[in-house]
Amino acid sequence: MHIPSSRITINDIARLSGVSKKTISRVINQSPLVSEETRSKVEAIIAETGFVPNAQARALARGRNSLIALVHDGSDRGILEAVESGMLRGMEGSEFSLVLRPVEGDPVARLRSFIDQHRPTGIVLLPPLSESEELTLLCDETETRCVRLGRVRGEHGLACDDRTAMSELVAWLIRLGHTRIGLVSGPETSLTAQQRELGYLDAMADHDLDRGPALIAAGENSFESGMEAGRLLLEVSPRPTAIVACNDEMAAGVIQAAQRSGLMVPDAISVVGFDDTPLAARIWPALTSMHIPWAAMAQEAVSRIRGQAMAADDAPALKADLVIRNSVLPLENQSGAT
Amino acid sequence: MHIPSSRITINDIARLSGVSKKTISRVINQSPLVSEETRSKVEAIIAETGFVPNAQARALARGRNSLIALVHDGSDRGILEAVESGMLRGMEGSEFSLVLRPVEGDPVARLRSFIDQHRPTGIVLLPPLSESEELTLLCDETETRCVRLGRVRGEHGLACDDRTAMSELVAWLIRLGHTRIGLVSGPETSLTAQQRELGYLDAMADHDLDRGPALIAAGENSFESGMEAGRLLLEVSPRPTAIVACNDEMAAGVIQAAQRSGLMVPDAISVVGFDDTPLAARIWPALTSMHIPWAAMAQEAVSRIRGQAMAADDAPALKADLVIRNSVLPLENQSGAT
DNA sequence: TAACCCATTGTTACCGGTTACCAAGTCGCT
DNA sequence: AGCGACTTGGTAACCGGTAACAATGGGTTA
Repeated sequence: MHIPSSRITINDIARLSGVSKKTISRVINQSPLVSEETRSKVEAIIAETGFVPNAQARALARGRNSLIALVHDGSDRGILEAVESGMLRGMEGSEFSLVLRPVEGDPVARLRSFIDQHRPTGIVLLPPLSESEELTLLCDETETRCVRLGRVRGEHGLACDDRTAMSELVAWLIRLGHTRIGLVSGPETSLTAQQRELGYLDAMADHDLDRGPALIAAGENSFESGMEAGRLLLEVSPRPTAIVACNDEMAAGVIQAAQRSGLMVPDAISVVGFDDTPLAARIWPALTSMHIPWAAMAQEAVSRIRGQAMAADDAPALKADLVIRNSVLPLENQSGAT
Repeated sequence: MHIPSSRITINDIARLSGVSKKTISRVINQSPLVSEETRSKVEAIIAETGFVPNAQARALARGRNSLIALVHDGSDRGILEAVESGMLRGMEGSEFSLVLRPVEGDPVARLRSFIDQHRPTGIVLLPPLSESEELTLLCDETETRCVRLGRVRGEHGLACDDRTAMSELVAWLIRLGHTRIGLVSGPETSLTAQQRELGYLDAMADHDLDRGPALIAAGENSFESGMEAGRLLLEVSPRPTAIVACNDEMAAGVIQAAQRSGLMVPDAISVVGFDDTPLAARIWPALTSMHIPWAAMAQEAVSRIRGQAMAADDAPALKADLVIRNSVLPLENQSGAT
């Protein structure tokens, strides 16, 4: 049994202000077809009663819910925090709410049933999901706005140039004198990770440095895989003097592996990360990392979904940026010792 | 203009299977009032067409949405990840979805309008919000199920005994020979933090140790405040040989402060955290911390909201547990050196 | 054989908004 | 005065489910 719950509805407002439902609807939807007088009268009553339109009824009538979903596959926890808070900032003061939707397993099927069930206004896809054309198609089909974060540019995409950013990061290490630079790569299935790896290769090639497979260890974007890859790279001989990881989680793993085996960072070996997640500043030594503006991108993504795309050039805030902390030393200041 | 979107509805299923809407409704709601034969026929058709009931229509009719909200004030980012994933695990395979709802500023007003707008089935409150009676009252009023995480036991509450856990943690340090033990406390407004502080005082009193104010530095649960408090504690003389922080974020801050000032952890000073968040394992040295089963509590919270409360004793998984890593050394193994 | 009961299933009125369509009032213009 | 154009507001159908209540049909009992 369902108690009428006596909450205020649009009908109550209509009755109280002596106009029709439709007019109230016009007022709350900012339609211009209402006289100034009527509008202010209705608005006063709404404020007085604390009326809030029922999102369900609205969603049912419009065929769209005031929800924006963050869809990811759980493979890169690191950037989640930044994306969440960016999206939240983008929806502040609006009618929208953020739904978290991990889709492990079969992303297409799970996303489809989610969309059918909730009819969100839009979704934000994180890599590596943002690389799937299938998911974008699904959104088109269901008329769900969709923004793909990372690597994919263009109509639905919002990304930094990972490849260039990584190559700049490595070039910076090279300028500090490093020549044997190891890489902890990301999962093969992730185009984002591939771009980063390419950026590394670009820089190494530009400077004619050894970029043989021995210097590249495969990671899976997780801390544990970073530790494992770190262990491997520390054993190659001659040992790299610097290691770059394709994300911060793995960089933290590399640091852990190094310190455990008695190699101090950065005195014995330099380590850099990528993304500049909150973790980077919290570990010791604080991690030098390439800042990717995930929060800003997420906020912009929400704006797009809300239909308030920024001016044509959305570039300014969306540039990668090197953040120098304490995990790197110029080669000459490093002791070669164990 | 709204295109009919041609999605499958309960009416289509009714037509296809030759029974009434109501019967379909009964089937998807697992009502026992349907013959086995009808049920399986309908289920076959549902599976075949990929029909998913529209959550909005449902929510409108029932007066309740299939949403569970995580409500917090953003003051303790650390436990958020664990709570999120616990809640998500609790809703896996169900019709429920997770909404993130930070309520800074005026929690009561913001939560009220959120509830009026979305009518979630339930909400999970994180400390320090879970300590507010007002919010619980609001949920009662609006018939929204509510679980308060941390510190509050009883009907709506789900918590570990923070005080005892902290006192055990400190007692453990004392057994390792430490006698000058500093505390980084949490915000004064948080009862959870207060309980932890009391636990510290209990243990110190039990062993007749100095628990003067000089050994207690106030933090705000953030990494930065932990660093600041750490700096203060490292300057008191004689210097504490161990520092316990009221959460992991602050413990990481203490470690950072110590290492920056040249005090190696744990060789020169031991540091312990509280909560055992993902951060604890990622920093160097890996942080010894009191595990608080936030994920398990969050999962149980969702179960309660879904109306499947566990057996009377929900205790087993909900015990705090010391996780020993690398940030503590017995006093005798520490060098007193700078 | 009629009366009755139980298990199933259907009828119909909502839930609280949006929207297509229509009606009425105001105004300026010829 | 007559007319259309424009503004403003009302009516009623609909979005896709749920639920109170009625109804149907077969077997069992008197």
